[in-house]
Amino acid sequence: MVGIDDVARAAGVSTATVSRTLSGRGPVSAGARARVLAAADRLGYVVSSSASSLASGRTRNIGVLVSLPDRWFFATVIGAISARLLPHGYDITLYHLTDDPAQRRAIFERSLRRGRVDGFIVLSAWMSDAELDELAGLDLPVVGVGASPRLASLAVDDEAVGRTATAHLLDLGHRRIAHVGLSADDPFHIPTRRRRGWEAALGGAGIPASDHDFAAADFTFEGGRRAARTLLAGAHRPTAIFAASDELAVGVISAAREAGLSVPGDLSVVGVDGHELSAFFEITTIDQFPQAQGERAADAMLAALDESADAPAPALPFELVVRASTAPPRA
Amino acid sequence: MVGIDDVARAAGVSTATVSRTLSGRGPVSAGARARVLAAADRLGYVVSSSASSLASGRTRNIGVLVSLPDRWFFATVIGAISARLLPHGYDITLYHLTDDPAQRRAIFERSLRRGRVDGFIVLSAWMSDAELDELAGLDLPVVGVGASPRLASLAVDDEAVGRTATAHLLDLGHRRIAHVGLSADDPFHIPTRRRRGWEAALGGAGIPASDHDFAAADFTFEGGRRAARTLLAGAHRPTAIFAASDELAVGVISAAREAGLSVPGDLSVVGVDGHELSAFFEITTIDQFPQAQGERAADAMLAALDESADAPAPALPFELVVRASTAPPRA
DNA sequence: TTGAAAGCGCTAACAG
DNA sequence: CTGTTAGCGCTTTCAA
Repeated sequence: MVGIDDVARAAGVSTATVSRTLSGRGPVSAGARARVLAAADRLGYVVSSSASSLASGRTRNIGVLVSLPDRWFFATVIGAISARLLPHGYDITLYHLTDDPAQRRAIFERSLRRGRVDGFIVLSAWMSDAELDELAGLDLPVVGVGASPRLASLAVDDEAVGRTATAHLLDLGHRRIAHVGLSADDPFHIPTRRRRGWEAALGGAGIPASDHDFAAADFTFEGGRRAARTLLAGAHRPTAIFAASDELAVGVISAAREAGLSVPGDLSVVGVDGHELSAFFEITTIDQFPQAQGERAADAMLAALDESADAPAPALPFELVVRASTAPPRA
Repeated sequence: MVGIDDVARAAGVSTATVSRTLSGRGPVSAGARARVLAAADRLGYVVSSSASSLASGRTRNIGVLVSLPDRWFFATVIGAISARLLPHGYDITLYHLTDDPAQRRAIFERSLRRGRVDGFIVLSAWMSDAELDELAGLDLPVVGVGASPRLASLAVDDEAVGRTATAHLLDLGHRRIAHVGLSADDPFHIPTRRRRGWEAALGGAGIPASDHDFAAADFTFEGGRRAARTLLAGAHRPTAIFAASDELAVGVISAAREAGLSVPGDLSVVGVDGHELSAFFEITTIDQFPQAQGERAADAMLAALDESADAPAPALPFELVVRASTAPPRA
């Protein structure tokens, strides 16, 4: 293992100068710098992360907290974070917050406290107050993605997302517009906010509350299908459904087909996310650019660590993408 | 920050005894042990990972190399690895191997050499010989998932997968069975192996090679759709298609619908993976249990690190799951 | 079974 | 701008 003194010897300088050169902190003359770089390169020297961390207090590693690492949206965000951080010399370590209380405690009380990272990125993971306290107690920068009451977060305005989707349906002439999403009372909960947007848009259009059909579903294909079955079996069938995610929208469309309804002929459907499946199935959606979200989260973290990246605006962009699953209702 | 000497003082022992107790290495009397544990717990002491790593040479961190972290299959495997390693006190750090040569070099020449991990799990990521050399030069345990010529790997017998899928179709009475998959000549390439299995099964059934229809596709929904369009437009239409993944199978079915063909009436389709969509769309598939693959990879790593986990068998299980996308051909 | 003490490999004052 | 040196917080001989 080639160490810093090997490089120092080869370059004819002290280890301090090698350290200064390689870390970019502190003054080094051009000549010394060149010799150090050459020697390091020739010897294939790479700083030992543990030695460097111990001495400097910096790890060059970012923790990512996520509860659903295998959902397309989060997997995409994680991939983007990692690709963005790498050129800055940061690695990412993944903390998978499962539902198991013992595992969660192990993470919050041990893993996170080992000092392995310089900061945390939290991906729409729900955390208890105690867990949030634990996180805050670490005294490290935290960047959230997805609204959270207690975390400085980058977030899409999910109420606006709900309003936009619903407005699109209203503009097409629909009046009976149902919603499929998660039900929760937490006003910071993303699905709740999308639902509020839907309600607000309907209210703004003067549509009576009795017409507001909502069906709860978890964020899976099957959940969307089940919720839509209920909605479509009702006496008072909606002509359009706003689904809180693209996975749900796929489920909704499947239920419509089962019921012998054509999309968009008999039923219009809008999803949210910009999932690859929404393009594949030609589903109208609100794209929220997960890739860009990951990149911005990374930038926000770099800014917090003072790595000279500009802090991105906290509001994340979204965009209605009209495709073949929405059309005016049948006369 | 509470350190090891705070605990030592509180427990009335030396730091050496605290270290021995907490790491489980070396003899400690029951009494001392109890007092140390109590003190550590009361003070909320957690070992500093960099200090511990520097002194011991062990990081309790595993690197995961993956090129497609956002594909469902790999995202699922990663989630399972992380959940399995956590109870053993291991974190995972993700190395995202993109196509960008500069990024790859940064990973292999710097990131991986910083000594941040005790071993690597490689998820079906293609690596050049130079990169494999680099990895081997690190002299750390490496566990591969998915066949690779130069890595000790856990792997499904993908030729058997191809044979099983094709045999299912043959058993139903199909004779014109096409295949959609990646094309490559690398015999260790997973898609190539599945294709070989398909060819072998057809050959075994005495079906002339001229009837072997193959269409190349990347592993996406859209890729499956495009490949199937070609196959279905041909003069000599297949009555069944074996797709090398469930994503591809979804694309194939979509193309069949476009062409006015019913599935399985006019066309039978088999996929591979056990993707949640295959259940949702009732697609016959070869499930290869990605969750279990992640767990086994983790176990293999723990065994290599001598953490008393039993090394799993290198052959991974798979299982034909017959659903509604396959049926005998029309008479 | 225990404690003293010498590092692990690097960084950051500090003095020059 | 550069070198000397004292740690960073643990682990691990070694001797007792």
